[in-house]
Amino acid sequence: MAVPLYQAKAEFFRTLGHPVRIRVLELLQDGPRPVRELLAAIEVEPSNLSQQLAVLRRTQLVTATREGNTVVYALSTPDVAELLRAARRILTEMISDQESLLAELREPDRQAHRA
Amino acid sequence: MAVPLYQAKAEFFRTLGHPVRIRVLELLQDGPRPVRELLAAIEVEPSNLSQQLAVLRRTQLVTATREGNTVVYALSTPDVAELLRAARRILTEMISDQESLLAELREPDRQAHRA
DNA sequence: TATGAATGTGAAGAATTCTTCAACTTGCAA
DNA sequence: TTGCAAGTTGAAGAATTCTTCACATTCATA
Repeated sequence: MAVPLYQAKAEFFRTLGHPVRIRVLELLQDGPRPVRELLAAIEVEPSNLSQQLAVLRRTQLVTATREGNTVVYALSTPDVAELLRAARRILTEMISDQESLLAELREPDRQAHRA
Repeated sequence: MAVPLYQAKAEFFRTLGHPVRIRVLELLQDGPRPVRELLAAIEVEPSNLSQQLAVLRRTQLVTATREGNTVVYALSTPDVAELLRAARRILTEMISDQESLLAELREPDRQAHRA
């Protein structure tokens, strides 16, 4: 409640800041998935995955529904998928920027193309 | 180089996952700022701010330029600002969703409005 | 109802990240 | 030069987060 917005934001990003959690969210972008499938795709111990899923549940990024013997996870809102797409786009750009910078440093003045 | 993309992403988000760093990035959204101003706005010890700025520099999110006696920081690409805007939008939505859910739980069945 | 498969949980040590302190640079100006 | 203001840095203890282990739940079915 009294949590300042910038702190809420920081917490939100920290939640995204774990490889397993990122992969889970990305898998869920294509629709709900049972734990079993996540487990098959992610290569991590079951209890570890459970811990990470618990984090995602606590922060409301995903929802879990029991269906008989299995538990199905889903993104709690499509906004999450949107943010991930934005992040991917930006990361890709940043990385390719770095790469072309590197390339330029390696072979300097080869058909220079600056702004 | 051999770092899997999902790990790069996780690192990226972790970098954003700190209140001081978030505030710095938000202040820089409106243009370059000398450390002095950041310090005035953020309320944190100089050495702590420096540490966080160092993190942002290492991950290439910002650039620093010395101008005589002061050091001026800037976002290294407008993409960062874009991501922050996306995040703000999403967070705001998620929070308001939670709030209306809460409201509904508090006064149930008062003019129900579901999909 | 006894079993087993699918998941989840609390706890503890390992690993990371934060904060703070003291000391160090850089540039300017007395 | 000397001194001071503006920032930065390395190091270390504090705090947080991860991973893993042992054990618990929940369902379905034999």
